[in-house]
This record gives sequence, structure tokens and C-alpha cells, in this order.
Amino acid sequence: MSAPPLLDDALAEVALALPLFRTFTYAAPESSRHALVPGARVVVPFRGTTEIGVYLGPGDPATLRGKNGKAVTPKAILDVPDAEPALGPSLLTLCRWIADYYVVPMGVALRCALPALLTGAAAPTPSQRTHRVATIARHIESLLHRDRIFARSPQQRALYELLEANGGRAAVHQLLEQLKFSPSVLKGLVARGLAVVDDEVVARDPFATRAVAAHPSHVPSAAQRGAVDAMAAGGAGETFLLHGVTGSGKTLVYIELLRRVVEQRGRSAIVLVPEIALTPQTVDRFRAAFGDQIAVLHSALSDGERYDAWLALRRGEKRIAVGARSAVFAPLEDLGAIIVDEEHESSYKQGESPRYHAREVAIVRARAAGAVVVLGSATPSLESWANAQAGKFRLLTLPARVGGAQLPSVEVVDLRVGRAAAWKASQEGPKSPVDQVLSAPLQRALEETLAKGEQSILLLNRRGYSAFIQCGDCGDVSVCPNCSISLTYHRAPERLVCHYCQHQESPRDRCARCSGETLKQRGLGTQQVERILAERYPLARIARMDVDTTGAKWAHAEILDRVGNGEVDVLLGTQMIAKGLDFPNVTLVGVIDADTGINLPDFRASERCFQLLSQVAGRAGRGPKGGRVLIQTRVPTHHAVRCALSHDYHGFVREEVEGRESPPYPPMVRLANVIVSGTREDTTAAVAQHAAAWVRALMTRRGTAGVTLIGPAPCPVERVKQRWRWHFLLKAEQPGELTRVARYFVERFEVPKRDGLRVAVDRDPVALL
DNA sequence: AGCACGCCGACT
DNA sequence: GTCGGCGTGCTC
Repeated sequence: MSAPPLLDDALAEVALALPLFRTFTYAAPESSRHALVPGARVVVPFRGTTEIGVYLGPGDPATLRGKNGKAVTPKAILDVPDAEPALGPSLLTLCRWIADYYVVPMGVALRCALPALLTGAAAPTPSQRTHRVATIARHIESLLHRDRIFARSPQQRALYELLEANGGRAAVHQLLEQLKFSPSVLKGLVARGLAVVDDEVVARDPFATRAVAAHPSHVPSAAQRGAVDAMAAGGAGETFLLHGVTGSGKTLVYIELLRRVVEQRGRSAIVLVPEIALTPQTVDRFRAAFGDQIAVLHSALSDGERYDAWLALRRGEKRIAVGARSAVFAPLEDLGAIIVDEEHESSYKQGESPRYHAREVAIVRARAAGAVVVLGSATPSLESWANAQAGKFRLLTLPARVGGAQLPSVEVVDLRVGRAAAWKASQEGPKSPVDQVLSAPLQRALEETLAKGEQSILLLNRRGYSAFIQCGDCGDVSVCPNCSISLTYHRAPERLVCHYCQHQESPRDRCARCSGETLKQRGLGTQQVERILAERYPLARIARMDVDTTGAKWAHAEILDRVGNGEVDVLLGTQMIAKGLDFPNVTLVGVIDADTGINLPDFRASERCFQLLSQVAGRAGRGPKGGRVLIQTRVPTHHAVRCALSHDYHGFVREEVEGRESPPYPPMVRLANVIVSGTREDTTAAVAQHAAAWVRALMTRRGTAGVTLIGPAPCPVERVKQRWRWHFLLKAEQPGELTRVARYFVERFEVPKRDGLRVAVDRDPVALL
């Protein structure tokens, strides 16, 4: 449209990490020019202080015109601190793509590609740190003792039980922060000999010191070899969708591919996993195979450690990066492969700006680098499946488990009223708590598994003790003061907790609305089920795994190690136990309530349910003893449940895609969710309506026929963290049209600067909640 | 995002 | 008379 700008070498275009859709033009002193390579960090004067920015290229003199055409004298770059640019040309290009596609300022995109140390956001921290840690010194087993000891110190009890919930050990600052108690409460516990406080050196990269179990060097099966051969022969930038049933040995395929790419061809590679802490077994296998060629990037690293790892990759000292989402930005040259394990996982989508999806970023990066991408899953996302069907990805299939193991048999237990009554009636004696949790068939299966000395996994996708507290008189439910969400009742420590904003309060003994005294707990959570199981099966060794028991950094790995060592008979947990676990002695998987979440107002609710059921079912029968899966549900005919029963991914996709045709949802269309939020209900609604009307007018004016706008409406959870939320959806056949509309909107629509009003665009949202 | 500038209500 | 509320505008 406009003439290309006349660029000037004496001027420098610099991006700063500000939420501004503009860059700044600085003078480039002669002395700094030789080091000014695009992607280089620069230190620049900005509003009286100095900021770290990224040099993008020669500047445009036309930008040096202030308001009313007055000339602006550019300030000079103060320093170019690095000999080598912090971002190579390929990562710089990748950031430009992110800025464009996800409709964010360049500075925001750049920030997520650089460790905090390099953006100047964090003060340099030593690689070794110490912190104060409290540990339980004396365990109080019986509740009676507990009542007596803490009779006159309820705060100490709450602290003690929080410590317990953290596995007996937790950082002092974390404990006091969570409970908002003064340090004297802890002093009291220490004085009574119930806890001790000491300094702990935070291990320098705990993953580096974690022992790697010797894995038998597996020999690939014919199917695995075929997949590896196809990928190794893949064209530059080609994307493979590796659809392998649970237990089909996808990890070995990845490892064999890396042997060829990294060891034989000397190129580098990135392995993305959904969450490091949840997949220690997978990470261990890569470490066992490649030793110190690997840099494991995980959230427990300090800024200093993260920078060390970044540097080792940048210098080529390590050529494989393993990590969660952000590892897709690992500073590797000559990239040969990017592996995205469990590609359907929603944790690949970043929740805050830039709201990128690591799978999509991986594909774009690999295409530019001439690397192959491998997307692996037993239950691929519908988007990836559609891309494979359309010929954009090459589909490779591992249809069978390795070593001749069979997929477990999956049975449904129908909990609907009539049938539930039937099995309850068949029970002898009065209804016990366990009967409310486990149907007769699941109890029988659990008892048989215990008797054989084998292990069981029980999935209940709801943490806490009970889902909510309801007044028996007026029906009022305790809700969070900050969010439109009911509070979950937790025991040990006894609190009502908001799972959206972490707000906590003490349970009341009367209804807040009508002062009724018959407060009832509704809906079972993992804490309660743990207690019920412990009462019913006192000899069984039960472990619970959910965010409440895995607060401490390495608690995940510790619980899983105990399962692996046979120290646990029953592992009870939320969805975090469904992923990637490989324990051959687990022969029973029970799903306590398959319906949790199936009716959420989200177009992906069924898909998530199917994936969760398939993944957790896949934990059973991975060894020679075989396995069984029992799924309790009230909707046995729902396709997510039905297809999980028969391991029928294709059947599920067929039915699910039908449901996404009209009204259209991904993969039939591309989606952007525009979220308007603010501290006041009325102005948030007004701005959302105004914004939607503005976009509609824009589309009419510009004739963007390919984009449709749905809404606006309040978000399904209309208040979170004291902010009201409205949203509308943009749907488009072509991603380019969606980018144009979203970009024009974000850059031109004026959000009133009051009531904390904000507009955010969530491109390719994973959930509309 | 910050931060300064600037114009209208309750106080030493 | 001032202190300070936050709406508005700017950052090379």
C-alpha cells in the first residue's frame, strides 16, 4: 500500500517488552554498528531509565515525527552487551510470526523466547539458593490425639495439616503465604516439638541429580522401525502425526529418531512434553539414552539455572532440549527434529499473552529450519487429525502394543438411578460410604487386584473433600467472593478453597444467607474418597496424587517412584495420573465418575472426556499380567464413553466431527475468542457489546465475508479474580482473514481506560471457559 | 505497562 | 487555600 520506508543505517528499530504495537527508533552510534545484528540485545535509554530491548533492523526516519509532524531527536543506543545476538535469525523470524498470528506486540513475543535474565526482568540469581523449610518432627496419628493436642491452637493445627498435605515438608514462606498466619504460629509448633525449621540448599537442577533407572535397551518392533525410517527420510519441514495406541512404544520411536538426527547427522532436536513434573518416566528415558547431551528445561529451575541451560544450548554444548511448552524456543542451530509428545494436551497452550500453542509454533519453526516435526498421541486432537486427513501431515500408525501386550478390556458400570438401585439393593446390610463411591463391580475388582498383590489406579477428576457446601434449608451454595465459582471444601487443613483464584476461608457452621444449620457436603473429592478407601481397606497402601499433594517441587516424582517400587497398592488421583505413566503391575484402572466435565459449556468437552478416559485406560495392562478398566458413568451411551470402551478413536472422531459442523467449530473453522474483562459488571458488558458492534461494522465496511462473529455473551464463568468477563467469538474459514480482522481490532479499537477494562484475543482457544 | 500531567471533591 | 482521586496521553 505505502512506499517502502527509506531505512537508515544510522537509525535502529528496537522492540521493547511493552504491550505496545509499535517499536522505537534509536540512533545507532558508529561504534556500535558492527555488533548490531538483528536479534541482538541493546541497552537503550527510555523514560529516564535504561531498558533492554532487541534490535530488529535499520530504522525508518519517518517514525521520528512526533505529534503534528514535529521532529523527534532519537536517543542513542547505549550498549550492545553480547558478542553474539541473543536471538538467531530463525528465532527472530519465529517471534515475528507469533506477534503476527497471535496478535501481540513484538516485544511480548520476544520476551517469551528469552530467559528472564536476558530481558532484564529478573535480577541475576545465584545458581544455588537456600531457603527456610519446615518439616514435621512428630506425627500425630489418631484424630483423638490431634483434637487434644490442638484443642487450644486451631491455627497451629491448620498449619500442621497443611504441612502434612505437602508431604510433611514445605518452604516456610509458602506455608505462611497460603494461610496468612504470622510466623509465631510456626514458632509455636517448633516450640512444642511438632515441627522443625532448617535451611535447605535448593538442589542445583534437581533433575540433573535424579538417578536414572537403567532401562533395558529395547529393540524396536517392525512397526516402530517403519515409523522411524519414514520420519528419518522425511522431507525438510514435513510434519508427521504418529498415532500410536497407549503402550505402543512411541517414546522408543522418538529416541531412535533422535539417534539418527542427532547422533548420526549431528543436527539438534527439541522434545516437548506436556509437563515435566508429570512425566518423569519419559524424561528419564531420554536421559538414559542421551546422557549429558540433553538439557532438561523445567519450571523448578532458578533463573540462573535456566540461563545456564540456555547458554549450553546456544553454544552447542548440548544438542537436545527437553521441556514443556517454552522449550520450543530453545536456542538451537541446525534443528533436525521437533517432537511434540502427547500433542493433544491442552498444556501446550499458554494461558497468558502471548497465548501461543507450542504445537503450532513447533510446526512453523521446523518448517523454517528444514526440520521434521513428530506429533505423537494415542488420541490426536481433532485439528491434527483433520490436517492428516487433508494431507498436510503424514499419518503414521502404531496399531498394537509392544511385546504382544493387549489393550485392556474396558467395561462400563451404569450408575443411572434405576440400575444403581439394582446393584445397591443387591448389597447386604446398610449402605456404607464406600458404596457411594465404588459400585459393586468396581469394589470386587479392586478387592481381587489387592488380593493378587497387583496395583490399581483410581481416577476422580475432582480434588478437595467435597465439591461444594450447600445449605439444607435454603439451598444456598458457598461461592468465592472473587469468582462466580462454588468453593470446594478441603480437609487437612480444613478450608473452603476457590480452585480458580486460590481464595481460602474457614468453613462456617451456619448458612451465610439464612443462618440454617444443616450445611451439607455435595459431590465427592479425592480427599474424601481417600478417607473412605482407607476406612474400607485398612491394609491397602493408598497414595493420593492431585495438586494438593504435589505442592512441593518433586512430590510428583516421589509419589510415582513409590508406585514404581511397589510401595503403593492403590493410586488415587485427578487427571494428572492419566498421563504417560508406565507401571506393568497396574492391572486395574477405575474411573469413579466419567461424567465430570462432560457437560461443560465448551465445544471440546467431549473430546477432553474421550482423551482422558482413553489415556487413563491406557495405564492398565502394560505388563504381561494384562489389565482391566471399569468406567462408572451416568451417560454410558455418550459417544465419548462408548468409543473409549471399545478403544475406537476413529469412531469417536467420526461422531465428534459431525457435532462440530453446525454450528461450525474447529476443525471445521478457525477460531479466535475475544475476551473483554473489567472490574465492573455494567461497563464490561457495555464495552463487550460496543466492541462486537465495532467489529461487525468493520467487517461490513471491509467486506470480510469469510469471518463471522458470534456473541457477545458473558463468559461461562463470568467472574474470575474479581474481574467480570464477557466474550465473543470470531470464526473464519481462512486463518489469514481472521488475523486481519483481529489485528485491526486490537490495534484500532479504543478500550476505555477505566474500571480495569482489558481486551484479550485468544487465538485457537483450547477452552472457552 | 508505567508514569506524569491535569482537572474536580474533602480536609490539615 | 491544598492533597489526592484517577482519566488521558506519551514513551524514540
